[in-house]
Amino acid sequence: MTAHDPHAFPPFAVTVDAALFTIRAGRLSVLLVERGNDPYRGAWALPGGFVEQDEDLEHAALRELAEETGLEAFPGHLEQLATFGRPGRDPRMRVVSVAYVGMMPALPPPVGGDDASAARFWATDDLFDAESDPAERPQLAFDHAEILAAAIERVRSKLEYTALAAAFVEEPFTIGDLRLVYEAVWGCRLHRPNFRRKVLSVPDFVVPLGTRARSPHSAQTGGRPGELYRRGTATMLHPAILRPGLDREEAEDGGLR
Amino acid sequence: MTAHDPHAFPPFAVTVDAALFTIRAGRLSVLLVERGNDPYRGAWALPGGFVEQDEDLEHAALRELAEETGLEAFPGHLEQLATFGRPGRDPRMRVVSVAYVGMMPALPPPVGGDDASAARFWATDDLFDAESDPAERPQLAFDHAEILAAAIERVRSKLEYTALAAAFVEEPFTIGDLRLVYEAVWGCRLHRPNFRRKVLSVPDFVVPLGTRARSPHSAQTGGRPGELYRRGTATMLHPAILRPGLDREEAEDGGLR
DNA sequence: ATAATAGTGTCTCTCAGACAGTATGTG
DNA sequence: CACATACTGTCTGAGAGACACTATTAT
Repeated sequence: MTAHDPHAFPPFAVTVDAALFTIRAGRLSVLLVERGNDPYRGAWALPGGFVEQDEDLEHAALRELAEETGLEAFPGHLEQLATFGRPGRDPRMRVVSVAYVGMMPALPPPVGGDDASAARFWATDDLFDAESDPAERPQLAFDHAEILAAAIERVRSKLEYTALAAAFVEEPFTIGDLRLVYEAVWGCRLHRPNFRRKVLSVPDFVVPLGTRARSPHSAQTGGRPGELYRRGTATMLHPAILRPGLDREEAEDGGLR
Repeated sequence: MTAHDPHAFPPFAVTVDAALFTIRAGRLSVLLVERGNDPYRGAWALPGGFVEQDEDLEHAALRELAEETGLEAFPGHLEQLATFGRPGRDPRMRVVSVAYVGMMPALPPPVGGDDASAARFWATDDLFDAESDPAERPQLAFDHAEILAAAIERVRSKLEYTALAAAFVEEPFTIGDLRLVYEAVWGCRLHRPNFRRKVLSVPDFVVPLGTRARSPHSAQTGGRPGELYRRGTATMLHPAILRPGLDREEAEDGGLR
């Protein structure tokens, strides 16, 4: 911050990119849009775009999400992830992108993008796991594979110590619904009785409604219906709900280095 | 990311700001520079400046730190914190600032800035706590009070679950030195025997040298000299070293919302 | 001697993880 | 009926926090 001249600074473009997650068919899924223009025409990218002159960064991310999902009010949680600005990450010019992470419940209308480009949710394990068919696996534009990997790790670690898992389910929900969120995000099975005890031991994580579920509430194939809950006011989980396995050496920061 | 024209994007300036922490006289301290120009002439700011055209963001932060500290090789840890881009945060123009957090040991040469502006470490509690003399408390430029608050919370939470406390001490160090770091950052006293047990229970957090301290090693006023250690290879602490008190409701994210 | 710090041993409480067993729905 | 899910009770082991005690230095 030394000398100043309104045109003496290097020309940068500032964009936002948002990784919007939801749980679809029991799998952690992320919203991607297919690019219609070069570079990376035909590749898939995180929804995003330029920040406008008098617009807050978070507002820009919400605006881009609204344009792609067709939802005017974003019904979930949004937080800043990190900023990616390596020279050359966009071949056209110097672009610094502020990445956001969003989480929302799977809603019935499966996303109608208002521009011509295709937008759809992709299961994250179809994007990265080696078992999926490489021909079916989409190419990711720019450095969005790196951003997405950081976003996934952020979501995974956030479930451990915050109440954000509840942002993935619609109210009312059962403890089983919540457990399916954890299992989808972490990619592992959780011990049912212990999970229930842990969730209920956190003060005001969920509040019971006193009624029981029924109707095909969560694609249940039978069994005793669960009690219904709504989100409580707790934001931080204490005690935390820790990922099993995972001897902690592998756990990196939420993409922040 | 829709239409593209090299000059059709709004003019943004991209800067980096770095909150560089160290422990001086048992207090968490941060490097600030006094501004010589308007706006905020005479106020104190985090060291920072414009990112150059072909420069990585982290490189820009390291460059600014080198210019202010006079150290050519930064002897600590640096990580991205968050990006602050609210319109109006700089009265001159639209500036998006990528903030970094750094930690390093207190080194003998107390920082010689190479430009004329004054640079010094400030104890963080002198900046924020109400007990300090308001006349002595410096004004912080721009939104740097907000950035600094997020940075402090980041450092505090990082000590819990990473081995970064060791970035604050010079090798070799004693368990007592390490405990003083935690006490300075968290602003509380820690139970000595339990702290020792916890540190040694983490595999490869510290490795013993087999020798004992002496000489006025850590301003010790007497007492049995401690065994000496150097940093181990562990980066994540497991089990974590948790802040006492703190019923978790108050613990926010590391400034990321 | 006192004071101050380093280090050891042990007890208790909480909580994670595992298991057995019961309750209540579906086909 | 079998089967699947929801829920309860209990045991074990790891670890946090607190305390008592010993060891080694400075003054």
